[in-house]
Amino acid sequence: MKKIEINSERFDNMVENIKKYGGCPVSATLKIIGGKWKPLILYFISVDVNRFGQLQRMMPDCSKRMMTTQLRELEKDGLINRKVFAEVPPKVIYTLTITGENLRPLFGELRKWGIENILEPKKKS
Amino acid sequence: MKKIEINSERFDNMVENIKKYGGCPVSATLKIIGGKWKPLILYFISVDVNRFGQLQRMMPDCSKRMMTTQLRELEKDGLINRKVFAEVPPKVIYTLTITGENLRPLFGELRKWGIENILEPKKKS
DNA sequence: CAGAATCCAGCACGATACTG
DNA sequence: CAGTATCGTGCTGGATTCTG
Repeated sequence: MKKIEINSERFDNMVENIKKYGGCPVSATLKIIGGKWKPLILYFISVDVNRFGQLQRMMPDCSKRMMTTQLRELEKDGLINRKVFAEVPPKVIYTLTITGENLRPLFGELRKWGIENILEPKKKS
Repeated sequence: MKKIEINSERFDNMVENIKKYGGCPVSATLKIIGGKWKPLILYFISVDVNRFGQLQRMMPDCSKRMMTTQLRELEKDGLINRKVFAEVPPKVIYTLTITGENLRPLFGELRKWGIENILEPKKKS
């Protein structure tokens, strides 16, 4: 019987990610984008509302603390970039990564289903 | 100046749902399908694993309590039907509603993004 | 301006035992 | 078979204060 040869860091990466997210790509995705303010944050960044203060003004119900933690998680998960300018007063710009940009069709489907099935459910007539 | 006339239960319904889910259809959708076991449950029901015990065997890490609460929430949100047969021993069958079936393309996108961006992220080479 | 630190409440979720 | 009932805990997220 032949041994199976597996050889790639990519495989290690997969194993790591599968363990981390329970093996289901759907659950994994939901976990990453499912934070309370993440969809809104991603949306605003995608339309160039890209500074901390601006984001706060768009989402007054999101505290600074929450804004910070959600931004850090999005950064850690590779959905956004954080660029710090060494100025006084400090200036930070957030942008979507490629991975973040890749979310667009997914968000389109999320939005579509939400509108058609929750916000404006058709009467069964 | 003319008063705007708004008249429809549909509008009331929308207002209700918008308040309930914060007005963002994306967040609303994520809230509904984002339960810890809901994607798996919906998936298994969609492939006709439609009884409580069967679902439990497919997801041994999901306790009875969690299975019950998640199923009840899915039912309340109109994604699944629960049909009870008056027999001994009791028999219950779960099926997707139309609204639940409508999730298919969305789940397709969730799965696709998860695989391409988390489980098997491309090296930048 | 863009956070960090600390404290705290609520609830999601888990473990276990019991039931029509 | 398909659940309840009860108890317990850890994490998510809120309020407030402080800082380079």
